[in-house]
Amino acid sequence: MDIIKAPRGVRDILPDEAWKWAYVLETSRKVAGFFGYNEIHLPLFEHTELFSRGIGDSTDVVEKEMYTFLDRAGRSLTLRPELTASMVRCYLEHGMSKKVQPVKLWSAGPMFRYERPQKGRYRQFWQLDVEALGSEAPEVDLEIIAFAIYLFNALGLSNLEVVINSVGCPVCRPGYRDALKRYVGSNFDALCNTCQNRFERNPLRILDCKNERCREIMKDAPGIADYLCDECSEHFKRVKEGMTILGINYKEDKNLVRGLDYYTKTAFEVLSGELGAQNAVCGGGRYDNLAETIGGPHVPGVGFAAGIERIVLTMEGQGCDFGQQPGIDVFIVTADDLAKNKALKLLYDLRHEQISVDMDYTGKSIGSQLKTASNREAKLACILGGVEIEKGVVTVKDLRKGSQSEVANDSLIDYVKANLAG
RNA sequence: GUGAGCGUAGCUCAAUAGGUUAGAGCACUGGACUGUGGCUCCAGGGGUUGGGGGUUCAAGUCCCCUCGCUCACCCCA
Repeated sequence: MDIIKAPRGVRDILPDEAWKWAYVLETSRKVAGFFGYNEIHLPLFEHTELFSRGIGDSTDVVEKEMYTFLDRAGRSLTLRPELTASMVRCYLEHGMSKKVQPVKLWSAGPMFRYERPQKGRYRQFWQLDVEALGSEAPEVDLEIIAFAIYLFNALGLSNLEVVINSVGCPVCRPGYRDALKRYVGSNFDALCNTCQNRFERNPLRILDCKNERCREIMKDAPGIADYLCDECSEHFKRVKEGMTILGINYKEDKNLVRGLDYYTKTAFEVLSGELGAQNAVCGGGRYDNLAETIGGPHVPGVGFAAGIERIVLTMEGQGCDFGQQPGIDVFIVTADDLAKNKALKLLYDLRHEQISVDMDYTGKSIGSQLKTASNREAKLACILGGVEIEKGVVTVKDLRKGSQSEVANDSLIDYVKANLAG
C-alpha cells in the first residue's frame, strides 16, 4: 500500500522552519502590544453564509476558492478563507459595541483557499490579521497601515513598497463606475477577454489587469480621486497627511482595487519583490459596510492581513535575522551503566533550573554521545561515570573550547550557569 | 480552471545515443581512538528511479495516463 502523503497545496512546517515562524509571530505579538491590540482566537470554520454575504457572492474567493462542506446535521460550513468577516461576526455576537471604541483585535492562524498552488500561495496558509472596529476616524486607517510598516521594520524587511488608494463608498462609487465604463466602453474591443467580461460585472477590476494592452488603455482612465464624494475625499486626504507626518513612504496607485467586495475608502497593499507573481505581503483597508452586510448594525472597521509564509519567504530572500535558533545548552554523557541513575537525576535537576538539557538513552559509546552533543550544538557536556561518582564530581567539558574540568556535585549548577552565561 | 517545465537515497545531484548489479557528496550508524566530540581515514545501512500502463531483446532514459512539485495566467496574503 502506498504511503499516504499530504494533500495538494498543503505542507508541513518542519522544525528548521517553524522556529522562524515563531520569531515572526512573537514579533507580531510584541508590536500588537505597543499598538494596543488584543489577541483573539477565532474558529477555523463558520457558516458559509458569513463569507458568501460578507466577502461577496461574485468574488473569486467565494465563487471558486472555498472549502465548503455539510456537517452531520446538514449545515453548510466553510473553512475560513480570511479573518475579517469572522472578526466582525465576533464583534457583533459579543456586543462589543458596548466597549470603548475602536475595539482593536489581532489574530493569527491558518486560512484555506482552494487555489492552484504556487510560490507563496498554498491551500492552507497562515495570516496575521489585525482589525480595528467601531471607528470612522482616518487616524485609525493610518494606525493600521503604520502597524504593518512598524512590524515589517521590526522584522528587518527592506525594499517594501506601500501603495494606497481610496475605493470610495456607496455614495460616490456608482458615479465613478459609470465614468469608468464610459471610458472603457470606447476601447471595449481592445480589451482582453477577461476584462470584457468584467465590464458589466465588476469594471473596477479592469484597473488592475496585468495584460499589456489593458494596462496601456487604462493608463489614461479616469481616477477615482476625481469622483470621490467630499467625505471620502477628506478621509483619504487625512490618511495621506498622517502618512507624511509619520514619514511613511507610499505610492498612491489609482489602479489599486481590492478583490473583496467589502472594501470602502482606504485600500492598501505592501509589496515585496521577493515573491514573484504573489508580490503582496500584506493587504487591507476599510470596510464600513461589512457589519451591515452580514446582518448587523452599522459598524465601521479597518484592518489588514499579512501572509506569514510570504513574510518568511521575503525575510529569507533578504537575509533577515530570525533571532536565535532554539538549541540545547547542556548534554549529559554517561560513561557507564553505574552513572545512569545519577545522570537522570542531574538531567531533571538542571531542567528545574530552567537550563535546556538533554541526554542519550540508548547507551551509545561515550564518543558517540559526545558526537551527539556536538551535533545538537550543546555548549557544555556533563560527563558522568564510575570515576566521577567515586569522587563526587561531574566532569564538565566546554564543547566550544575543548577544555574540561571536574566540578564537585554541590557546586555543579552554579558552575554550569556561570559557564553558559560566559 | 488554463498553459509550460520538472519528479532518481533523508537532502543536493550523477548515470554515453535506450544497454550489465542505478552512483557520488552531505546526513545517519559504527570503527580506527575498548572513558572524550568537531578534523582525517575506513566500513555499513538506506532506492519498487512518484504511481500505473505501453513500445522494445532491453526503459531512470521513449510514449500514454495519473499523482505531486515548480513557474506563469487568474486571484490574492
